[in-house]
Amino acid sequence: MNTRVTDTMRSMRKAPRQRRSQVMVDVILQAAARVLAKNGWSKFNTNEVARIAGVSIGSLYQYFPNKLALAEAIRQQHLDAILQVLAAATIEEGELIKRIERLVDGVIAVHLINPSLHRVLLDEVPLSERSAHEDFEQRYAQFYRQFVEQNLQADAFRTSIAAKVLASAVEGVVHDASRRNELDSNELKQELQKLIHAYLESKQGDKIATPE
Amino acid sequence: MNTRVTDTMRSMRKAPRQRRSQVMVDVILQAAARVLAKNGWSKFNTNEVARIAGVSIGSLYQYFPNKLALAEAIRQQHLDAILQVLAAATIEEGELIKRIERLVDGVIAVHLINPSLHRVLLDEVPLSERSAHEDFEQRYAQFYRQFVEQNLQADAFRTSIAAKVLASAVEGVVHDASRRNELDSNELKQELQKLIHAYLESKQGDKIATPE
Amino acid sequence: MNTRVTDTMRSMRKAPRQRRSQVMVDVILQAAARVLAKNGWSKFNTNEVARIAGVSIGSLYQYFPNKLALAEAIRQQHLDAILQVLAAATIEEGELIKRIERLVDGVIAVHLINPSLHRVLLDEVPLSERSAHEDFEQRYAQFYRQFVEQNLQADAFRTSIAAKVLASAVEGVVHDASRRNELDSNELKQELQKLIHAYLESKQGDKIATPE
Amino acid sequence: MNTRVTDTMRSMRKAPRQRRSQVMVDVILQAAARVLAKNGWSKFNTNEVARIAGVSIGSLYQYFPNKLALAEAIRQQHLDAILQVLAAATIEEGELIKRIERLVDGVIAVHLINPSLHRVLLDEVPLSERSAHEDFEQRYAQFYRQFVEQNLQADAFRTSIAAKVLASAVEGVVHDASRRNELDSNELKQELQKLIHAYLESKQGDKIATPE
DNA sequence: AATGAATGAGAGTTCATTCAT
DNA sequence: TATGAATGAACTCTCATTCAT
Repeated sequence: MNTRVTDTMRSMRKAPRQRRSQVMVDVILQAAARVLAKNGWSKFNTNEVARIAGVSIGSLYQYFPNKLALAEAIRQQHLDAILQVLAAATIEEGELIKRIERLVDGVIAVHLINPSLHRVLLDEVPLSERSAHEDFEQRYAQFYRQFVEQNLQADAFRTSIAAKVLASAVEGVVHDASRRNELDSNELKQELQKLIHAYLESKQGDKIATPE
Repeated sequence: MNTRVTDTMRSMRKAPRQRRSQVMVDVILQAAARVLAKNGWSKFNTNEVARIAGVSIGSLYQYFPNKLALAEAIRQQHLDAILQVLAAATIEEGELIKRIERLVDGVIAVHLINPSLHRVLLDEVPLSERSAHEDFEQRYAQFYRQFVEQNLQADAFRTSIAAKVLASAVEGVVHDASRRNELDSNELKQELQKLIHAYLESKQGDKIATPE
Repeated sequence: MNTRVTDTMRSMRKAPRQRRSQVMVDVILQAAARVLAKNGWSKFNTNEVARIAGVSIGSLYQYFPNKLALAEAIRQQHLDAILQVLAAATIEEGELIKRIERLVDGVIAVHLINPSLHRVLLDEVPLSERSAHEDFEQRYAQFYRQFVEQNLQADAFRTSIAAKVLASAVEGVVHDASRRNELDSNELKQELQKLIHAYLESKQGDKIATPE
Repeated sequence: MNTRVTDTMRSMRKAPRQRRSQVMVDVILQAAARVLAKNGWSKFNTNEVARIAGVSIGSLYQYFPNKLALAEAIRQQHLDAILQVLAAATIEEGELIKRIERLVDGVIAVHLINPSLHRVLLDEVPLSERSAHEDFEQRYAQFYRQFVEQNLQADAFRTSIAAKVLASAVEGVVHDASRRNELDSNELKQELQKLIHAYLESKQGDKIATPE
């Protein structure tokens, strides 16, 4: 999509004008993603990327000013893919229980995109200044805030905290499951849904009397 | 404690016999922890460690056969510190609500030990073969399993899943809060307690009729 | 010759495509041979080689994966040069006395190629697996066997032993003379010829009655 | 013997006065010889020597000013051992054929003393200034000169050249056989004897008319 | 005298980046 | 524009030697 292309370009040296160039950039990014997922950030090396992409190292540097910019572009692509999946999961109708199912499915789907790359990008690759990451964080937080708002009437502050807690709890569960290769476990999915449900239900009670 | 000293030595080249040597090892490990927390694994370099420790590079290699062994020793120290905090938090009396408070306090305390080091050690430093890490993972899991068992009568399988979900949810919330430097937020703490409480209460209902 | 180029490449990282690269490889090998002859294997160091070659250390490693590969390439060059000299000396006509002269001249010529390098290569540089050295040894042995066969009718076993004895005796004399810088002594040359001649003549007698 | 002790001391820092010290020096030298034979000169390292000798590195440096001195002392010991074997082989009675047998046996015995150490000492270990090696060379040459003189009446010059040729030829054959682990081959021994015999016999003819 | 912890120069090797072609 | 040879700073690790104890 238009936005995404723009985002990817943020870290790039110059815009690839011609179709041929666009193809080259794609090839490089694919190779880079593979290498990054395989080696981790500390063994991520531009010469290998160029070799695997079947492109000269010079060409790589024609489009990416340095190693970090390359990783940033990959991150951008990955975050875009995530947002797209989330957008698909944002459907507002139905009962709470249905919506939760939807949420969990969406988040799990997100973590199935490219798990090893995901881990590396989130944990290892340093964030450069004015990274587009904050932008993503906001949208991601927005996704959860919106979900909480739909199911809970509370003041903005409490909502935002609840959204954060919910978001990070879900992330934690899914991350760990992904690490253990248990993302496809049905039992785990059910428990996660129960966790969310119980939390939101309990908060419904808060509205009457907020015990602190 | 005795065990801890032994654990740290697992990755070392030789045991520091004299007091002077023990001091040196400590100095090196402190410096290494600082560098690791500051630079991350990919820029963790032995010369800088030696320089900051005010020690020759040769001395460093006298005690640690290689870079990774150094990181392993730090990890060991850190994990030991965590287990100690957890042990202190494992008190079995009182109401559920009190126990939860205790749990949350404990986990938060753990993540206040050295947050940036924590992140690097857990996510970046590669695990060497037969790392003591598995050992730690087991104890940590045990901690949560024990907690769930105390508050919930269920079959072993469900218990173990619930323990995992709970553990990773709590970890997720605390980790994220740590990243955002919000570990001292009282509201967040309360919400986390509510999350746990709601989950366990909801599971109490499961015992009568397990709807799946 | 074509073969030689190929042989030199056996230990190399990649084939030098462009003329510029070929020149660089040559420069590196020349420098390396000088350093090796000067320092011996134990003080043969890649940084000095690069410096003397007037080339960056990186370039050196672009063509040779490690220090040993560099030495192997030099060895290969040297052995090739030896085989070429030997080939020129392998002329089958003439009387025994003439052939012996030819042989001695050839072997001496071989040892004049680069005596100090010769010593280092033969004695100090470790042989890597599947070294081309065995190949050379065989050809060299073949050279002597062929010489013995031409001048002596005996069974294959005796011939092979005689060839070995002859080869190592000649090598010994020439080596020592080389060490003492006496390779140009005419008297020595004559004595060596006498030694060979006497040995072969005596063996002619063996054919009638082999006294053991 | 007295001389030998003195020789070993040439490279040493100070004379070991007490018996205890003498033992220590011996232990160190034994360990050093083992390490040198095992590793070769380029991986000969003083710390390993001290460890294997069960002696502190400091003590080692108390008696040997540096690594090379250590090797020199070993060389000295080895050369002394060689001279002793040669002395035993120097028996002047009997026929030529008997004397040759004696010579060959002696030289082979010499090369059975410690073949790998022999190779390393002769080829790899650099000679320090004013090494005792020249001394040994002279005695060794003397051994052969004496042998030639006994069996051949010729002028001193010819004798010395013949001695050199003979010495290096025999050395060459034995060395090579040692390398191939064929020092115990009877056939080889016979051929070597034939070689020597033929050479000396042919030279007997020279006395009447030296054709050049 | 003996110890062995400590030193640090220096070796091999990698890889981000440049620039002549 | 594309190439890839060339660069060299930087990194890990070794080992001869010293010196406080």
